[in-house]
Amino acid sequence: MRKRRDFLAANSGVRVVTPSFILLVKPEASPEARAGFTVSRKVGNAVARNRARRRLREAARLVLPEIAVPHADHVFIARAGDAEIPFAALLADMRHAMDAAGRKASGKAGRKMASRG
RNA sequence: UCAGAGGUUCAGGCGAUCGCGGCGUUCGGACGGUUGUGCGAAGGUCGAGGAAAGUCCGGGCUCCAGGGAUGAACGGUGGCGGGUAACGCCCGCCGGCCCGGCGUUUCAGGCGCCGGGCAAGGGACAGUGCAACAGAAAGCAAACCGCCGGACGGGCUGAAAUGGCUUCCGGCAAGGGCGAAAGGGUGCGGCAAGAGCGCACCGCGCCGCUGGCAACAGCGGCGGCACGGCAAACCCCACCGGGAGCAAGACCGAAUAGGCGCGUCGCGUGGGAAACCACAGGCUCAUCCGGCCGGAACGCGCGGGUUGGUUGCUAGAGGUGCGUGGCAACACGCAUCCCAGAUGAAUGGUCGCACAGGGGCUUCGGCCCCGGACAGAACCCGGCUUACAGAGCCUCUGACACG
RNA sequence: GGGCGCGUAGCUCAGUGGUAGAGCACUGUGUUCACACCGCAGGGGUCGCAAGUUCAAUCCUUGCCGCGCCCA
Repeated sequence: MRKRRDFLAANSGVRVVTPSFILLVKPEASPEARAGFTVSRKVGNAVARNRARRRLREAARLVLPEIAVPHADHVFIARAGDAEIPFAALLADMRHAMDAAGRKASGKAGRKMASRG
């Protein structure tokens, strides 16, 4: 994801909080599943922010192709400490978050259908 | 060998593998008449720093303004000379201060020589101003305790004295005291006591000569000591500065809306060549008054311009080596090398080996865990400042050991 | 990229070269059966940090640290 507009739009999607990051998923946002990363100054100095973003991106590269929500935008918001925590923990958090986001997204769609009916 | 000071270099190393960004090469298929364009793949190659940081200075580059010069205002700089594109940076020197050693001296201090270190170092006779508390007195000289002399006098004490105390008058600024600072310092002479009152040396000021590009230094003469401190108080003097910044600037430009022009179509009445005016007509719920409108549609073209894209965009006051000149900063010459160009922003994940470091256990063989300093390019360059684990090298000083 | 401002007691702020203050808050005490109000007394400060100028620095100068704001 490369447009500020898309990142702001993801705020209206489902939200999953883990110790290492916050995941926003906006379903039906684009033809293909996409990912973006937000790292604020609360994470640390420039080196810590770069490192946090790169590690999140690497983890997403390994995990998302298998279990991403189709046609959805995935925004990962880094939290303090992401530059130091073990990479395995990052992977575990991401798998867990993708699983929860998938269930929440389908549940939201289901409620929409129910209220419509 | 150890300790200290100063300077300088490096910035964890080697390898495997999966990924990322730039640039060539080859291949693939799509569009196209072609040059070619963008997409994908393979393989090649390059891919953060000494501070990339803070943004404290100086430039290049770009745009804007401006006829030149000078001045005003504002801001900055401040010994002298050199280096540099330039600087508030760097180098050298001068004067100052501090530390160490040696010499002189009875000691201290001072002075001389040698070595090392430190600093934002113009002007206090251009003017205005500031100095709490203490102190008699804080900038102009003055006199609290004091020192010295005098008193026909007065008082007290004493047997008395030319004695002592007190009081009064006068001289002095050595000693004490206050203070951050009290109007040259040391010594000798001198004097009632004292004092640059006189003398010697030192300091200070003025003049002259000599040396030096200069800051300044040395020597000689005169003065007889006043002209104290603060300008990182206002200020004065000299010198410097046009403004903005790559989000500068240039180019392309979808959809929608709006602007301008042209054409086609359309266009109640009267006046007028036209502009326009008046009246119909319409809108403002209706009426009166007032106000506004008094053509819409279609097509073509032009210019502006938002999201966005392209460019500026990385070969440069460039790095390395050698030589020459210079005390040095640095300059010149030759050879050689190409060393990031991202734009929601490329350097990451995993693993192995050896090397520093920290912690724990220990049967002293070793084992386990943690873990690589500060920190991430955003137009480029020269400095300054700040952060920083550890390692190497050079110079100097001191101690110990050996020869 | 460029510019401006602020850090003083627990909080909000004065002070601008000479031993640092106000209001609220806090503590003790008086008043009240008790509390509030009120009266009296009191404690509390690396003046963000460091270096410098000065006899003397919260104040002047420089460099850092933190926070806030404005413009492109």
